[in-house]
Amino acid sequence: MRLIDVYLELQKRLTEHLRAVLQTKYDLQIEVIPLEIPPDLRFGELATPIAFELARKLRKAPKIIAQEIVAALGHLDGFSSFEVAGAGYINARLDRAAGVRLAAGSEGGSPSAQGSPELTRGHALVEHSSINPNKAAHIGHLRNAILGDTFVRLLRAAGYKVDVQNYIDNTGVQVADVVVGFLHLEGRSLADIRQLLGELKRSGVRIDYYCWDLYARTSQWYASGSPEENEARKRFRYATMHEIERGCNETAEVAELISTSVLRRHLETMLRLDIEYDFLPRESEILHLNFWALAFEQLKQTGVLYFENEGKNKGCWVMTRPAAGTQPIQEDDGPKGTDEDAKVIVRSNGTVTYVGKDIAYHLWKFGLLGRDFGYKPFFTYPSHECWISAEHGDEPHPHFGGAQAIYNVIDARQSDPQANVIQALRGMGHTAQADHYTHFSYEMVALTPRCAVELGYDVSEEDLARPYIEVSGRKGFGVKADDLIDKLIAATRAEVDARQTGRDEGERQRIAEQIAIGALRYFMLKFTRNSVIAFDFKDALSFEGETGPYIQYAVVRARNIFRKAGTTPDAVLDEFAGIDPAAYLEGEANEDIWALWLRAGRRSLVLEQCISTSEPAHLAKHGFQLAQEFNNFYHKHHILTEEDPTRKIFLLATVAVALRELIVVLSWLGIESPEAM
RNA sequence: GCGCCCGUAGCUCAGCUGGAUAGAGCGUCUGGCUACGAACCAGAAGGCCGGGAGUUCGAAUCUCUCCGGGCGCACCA
Repeated sequence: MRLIDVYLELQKRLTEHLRAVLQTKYDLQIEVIPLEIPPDLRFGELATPIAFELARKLRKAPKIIAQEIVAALGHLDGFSSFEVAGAGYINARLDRAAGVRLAAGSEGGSPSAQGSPELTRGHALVEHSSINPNKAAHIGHLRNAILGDTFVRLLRAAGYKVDVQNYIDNTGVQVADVVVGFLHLEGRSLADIRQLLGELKRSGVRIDYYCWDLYARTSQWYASGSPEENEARKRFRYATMHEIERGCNETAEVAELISTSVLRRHLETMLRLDIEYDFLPRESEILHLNFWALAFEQLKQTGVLYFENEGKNKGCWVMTRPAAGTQPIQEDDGPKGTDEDAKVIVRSNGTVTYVGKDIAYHLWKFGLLGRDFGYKPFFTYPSHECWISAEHGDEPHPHFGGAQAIYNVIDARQSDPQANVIQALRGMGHTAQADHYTHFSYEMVALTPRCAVELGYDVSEEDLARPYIEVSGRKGFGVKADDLIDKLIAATRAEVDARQTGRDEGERQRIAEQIAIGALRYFMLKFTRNSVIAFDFKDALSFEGETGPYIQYAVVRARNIFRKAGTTPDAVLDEFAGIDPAAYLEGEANEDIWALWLRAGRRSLVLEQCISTSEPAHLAKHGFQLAQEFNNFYHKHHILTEEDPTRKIFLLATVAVALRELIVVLSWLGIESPEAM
């Protein structure tokens, strides 16, 4: 199955043709020929400013060069004409009928249908979500998971084999804190906690919600006593963390019980958004399987780590930070000044830091560590199993890791440690891997002060003056993911109930959920990654304008046309293959229809752009623009009452292609296309 | 102090490797449901793209500088 994208295909043809012309006419070999989509159709469908670039080299006016090139271009399949415009642009006009046939015949297909061998580009690993399993997921985690999941869909659509990982820090200070809360603040034993979990389940209380409050309470408790008391509490905190890290004791068992229960809740929450994982690697196994010991040897051997004898880091194993220089540390280069800025990887007490463990984990991701996790099944999705790491796993099991390219969906605040890990890989000589290590960074989701007040939080004068306030799990400040989803579904349900009076309860609920999820996913994807989202219910609960439901509504309209017409998109496209559409594509009155076909033919181009820039927002924008042009077309041309039977087929084919494209784009965004709404 | 990100219409944001009159949504005002569903469409108003300098045929986009806002710079994770 071959995917033909009108723009990609015609761009390729034009580029090659231009290159050949430049070669024969001027004896020039130009590698990259800039091509752009003109701002307006009256400039044609493709354009190049190449004549401007050549002006200096050829010592001629751009306009003259453009005229010479146009004269030499002659005829090219798929194009109707080339012309000079402005001070030296070369504008290309497409053969519209040919372009439309190309677009109509391109394969739609679901993302999974495109994984044919010739499209397989390699093995990618995407890590996203990675929520500390000690509290409920909040809107910040939603942005992470939705970005990550969408990018997974894009990679798969482009032909990559993708493993989805959700890294679980089940031994860190955050889990320790909630364990302290259970054991110390609430004074519960392991048996008590087991009983509590049962009670919560029976009474329908979400355990992650329970932990949300307890975690905030515990965090406060550390700072609410006398200085001596606080000191003792902190000691208790670190003792708890060490017991959890060591394992094989009751505290560790409590941590395991709590973190696993909360983790299951996170998977359930994400499943509501159609987000699934393949593997859950846990910190506890990275520790107990001694990943670090292997990494440490490699780091020492390659000279990335060196032992510091002087200064503030005396007694530590450290590495040079990326900013300080890209050369690996050389031995025997005489007395050198102590690098006070070096990053400590192994502390003077012999324990390893977060970055050190992360280096080991990333060596594993690329298959460079020489050791693997054990694997156990953990969570069953309708279509596949999600595995979790284990010290002693089950056999047989799938193999994870050993990827060629990795994407870490982690917020922008962690760019320094991420850069450290990349630097270490590069220093160890794994340059190809370092080049294919992408920190897929994104800015946080914060609350507008108004939203914070609305939720009943105490907001300081200082915070009220800010444009936005950072959410904080530690303070229990934020909007929980499930609360937001519940609220969205309630809002869409009210709309659906008002409109779909003929449908039963179950159907209406299903539609409401599809719309709610569409609204939420689109909301998180419409912003580019490095824009902070100042969250407000007013915007998130909007179903009009540039939103997911707007695009879904276009789909419903298109489907209704086929329903009323008593035909199907496939049947129409078959008929369409037998007619000549040229007459319906020319002239002012049909300009918008041609624009819609052009937009529909841009999907793969946009996909490639999204992948090369790691930016799903481009596809979100494309989906909206496509829906907008479709709505425009829908309003202006009445299809079912069209009297010219050939033109009616043409119009129906236009709807068929728009519908196909809308559905595919939405599916790549992880958004379903409802039958009605 | 060092590093990264941001500053575009009243508000929230797009703007592809520099390119043709700077776009969208929301909000405001006006108009359109007896035509395929109005969760829609059409129109209007609204901008020295934070300021300044530079690079060039050409800058919202690249460089420098200043101003304003955010986030990082642990032997925490």
